[in-house]
Amino acid sequence: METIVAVSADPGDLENNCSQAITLGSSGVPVSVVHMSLSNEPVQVQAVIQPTQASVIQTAGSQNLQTIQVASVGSDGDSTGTEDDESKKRREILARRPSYRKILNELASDMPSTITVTKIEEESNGSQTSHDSQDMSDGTTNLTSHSIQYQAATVVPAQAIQIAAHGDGTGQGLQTLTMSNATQAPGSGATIVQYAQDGQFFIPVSSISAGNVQYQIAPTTLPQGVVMATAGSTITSPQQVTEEASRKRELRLLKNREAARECRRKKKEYVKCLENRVAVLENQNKTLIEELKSLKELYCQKEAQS
DNA sequence: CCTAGCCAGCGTCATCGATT
DNA sequence: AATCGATGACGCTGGCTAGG
Repeated sequence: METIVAVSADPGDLENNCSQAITLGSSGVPVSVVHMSLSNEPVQVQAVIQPTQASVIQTAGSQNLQTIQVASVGSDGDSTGTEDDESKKRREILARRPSYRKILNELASDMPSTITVTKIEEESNGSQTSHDSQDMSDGTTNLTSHSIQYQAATVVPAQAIQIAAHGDGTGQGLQTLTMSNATQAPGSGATIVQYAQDGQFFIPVSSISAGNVQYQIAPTTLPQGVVMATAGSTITSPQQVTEEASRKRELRLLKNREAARECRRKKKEYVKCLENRVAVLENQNKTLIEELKSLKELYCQKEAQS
């Protein structure tokens, strides 16, 4: 019997590679993929691929898959790498499902080789851009504005954030924050970055061009006619009340926008995870059927002999 | 080349559940 | 009770593709 053992530091990666390998073959030699990371207990996933396709795993592997070793090889395998009432009624009818995080956690406890959820520390360097900093060195994105990061082999589209200081000699220069999404076509609406910090808010600059939206932070001075309500300040005039409400709404919309984006990303990840699991279980099922078949044959033979 | 259909992604609203 | 994050639903938009 040929057994392929895969060891990965990234369970998500292993899951992907496992399913990739599984989909390569329909029947043949059982392959065991053992996940050794995070928990001490290895997770065994049975799959079936053609012996001749074992080498394909090499090409299916990604950078995170550290080693693939072939053990107990029967053949010569050798591999490396891899609104209204109506609306109300409708909403009532639709039962809310648990969040994807919950489902993922359930899956993780049920089947540890699925995606893991890890907490990351919030950056606290106090710099102006700390909440929006992203690591784009390896194609992955650290969304530090959220306290939870899903570590998986998914690649988040690269985004670029630029902050430029315009000095005016007085030390009170405006800061311009620009965020452009490299994956979006010009004119399709770039991601708008607004971030309220210490009572500051962003004043949109009227230069929207080529998919870039610019906002200016007014740290100390404001243009004429612009009223900025900071935390702790007393609001007296109706105009100020309106401004404050508008500011709050903008902030809420911004947060919800980002939350929706994150939610969709998680949903996609979740679906991917389920698809992988289906592939694994289908192949497991296939293996068991084959095993049952051979055992039946063996039994019949012995029956005939006796 | 034009158009209709499909799909993916996005922003917004409404709502729920957890937290303060 | 107020607030906040998560998420389903809805509508809109742009890209892609097959058919005329």
